[in-house]
Amino acid sequence: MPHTADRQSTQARQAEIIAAVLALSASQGPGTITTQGIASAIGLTHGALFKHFPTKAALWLAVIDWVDAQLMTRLHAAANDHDHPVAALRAVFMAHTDFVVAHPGVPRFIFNELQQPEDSPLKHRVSDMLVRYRQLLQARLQHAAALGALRPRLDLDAAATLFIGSLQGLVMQAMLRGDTADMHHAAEAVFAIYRSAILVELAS
Amino acid sequence: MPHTADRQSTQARQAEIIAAVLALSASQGPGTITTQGIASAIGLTHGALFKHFPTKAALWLAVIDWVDAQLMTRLHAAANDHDHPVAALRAVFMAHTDFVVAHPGVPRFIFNELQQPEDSPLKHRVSDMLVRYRQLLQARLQHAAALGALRPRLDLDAAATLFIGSLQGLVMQAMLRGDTADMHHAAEAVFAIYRSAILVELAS
DNA sequence: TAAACTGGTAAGCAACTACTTACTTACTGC
DNA sequence: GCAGTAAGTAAGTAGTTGCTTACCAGTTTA
Repeated sequence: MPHTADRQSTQARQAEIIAAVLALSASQGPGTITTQGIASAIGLTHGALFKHFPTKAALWLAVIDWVDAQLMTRLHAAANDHDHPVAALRAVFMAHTDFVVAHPGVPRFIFNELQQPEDSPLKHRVSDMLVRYRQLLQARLQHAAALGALRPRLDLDAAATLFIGSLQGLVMQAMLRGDTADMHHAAEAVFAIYRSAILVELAS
Repeated sequence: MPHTADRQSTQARQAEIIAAVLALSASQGPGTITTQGIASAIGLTHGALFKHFPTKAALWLAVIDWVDAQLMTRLHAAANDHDHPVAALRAVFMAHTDFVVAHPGVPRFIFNELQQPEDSPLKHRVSDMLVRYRQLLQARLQHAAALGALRPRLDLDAAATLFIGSLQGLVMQAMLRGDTADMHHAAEAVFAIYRSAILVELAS
């Protein structure tokens, strides 16, 4: 009796497959994930995968699209939750951190694509997402500058780079230690420093 | 007539091979580098590689050792060039930037190893290097704090994370754009912000 | 001068990977 | 209730990868 997995709609399977890829990214590194590995992680035959994605590249693209939609939605929601732009930046910082804690495979997957020097469609997608991320930040930074909340001659471009870079530093530290447990706490400490880097000096 | 490559000492070949790996890292991503690719990049037979390194893993380890020795030497030299700890931090920041500009394959290679979630000896080596990097930074930060140059309740641990993270952010941006041309300039802008994040506020 | 060593070649091997093919089984609409 | 389709299996295939083996030619050394 050849035990067949319970039939599922392509839509449901695609979601399941994407989730499996991100789970595997967290536990074994995205570069070494094989279609075989994905299939057996879900309890499916290797061949069955290709009923739902034509190629591995198409699957990889779907993963990026999922991350893009999920992350950007949360970041925008966090930003729009606050009227004051600096409060919005803090909310974005923490929302990003919490997303990484919830999905530890995501940064590994994204870094992996960014590393590819060839101008693959995958890398272009990721790069596109980062452009929109910067736009989100720039809008709040410009708003804050208009309010007079920022240092007079602050380089807003460099400030955006530092924002994203400090998140990367936190993520890398978490990857090194192997757990994301304390990340929320560390993120608050790092953002506090970032905040004092961009804010206009207050009379104490 | 089977054209044989000119004989070279193992030591010379090892250096050549390591350089080739880093060059390939810059142009094609470390995860996709094959022993075949390395061999033909030097103009050597595939089999000849294994006269100089027993396994690919041993070669990878040698690359990390090379990076470790080169980078840490430069960073310490830069730091020891300045008496004032904040000047030393700036010198380290720029020395690191210049090293990445000179060897664009290095950050790709290092990131690739950090991504591996398994506790491989490779990852352990990299993680060890980063511990020593943090020690270098912490020493200067503590010195600066003792001089009263830093903000009163600055979290030195978070400050070190932000230092390394901002470098990573710069590197990532350069990787996205595909060239490291403007990196030195961007690094100066980012460090200026970092500096104002940690320095005690001056009466203007 | 012969023996040992060293760095090179060329060919092959076992394992693995993405993907295909031929076939089976369950669900759905008419 | 049955035809068509969608989701599954099992086996294969072609290409690649890390590494080995057998052999060869200079150089060093005893």
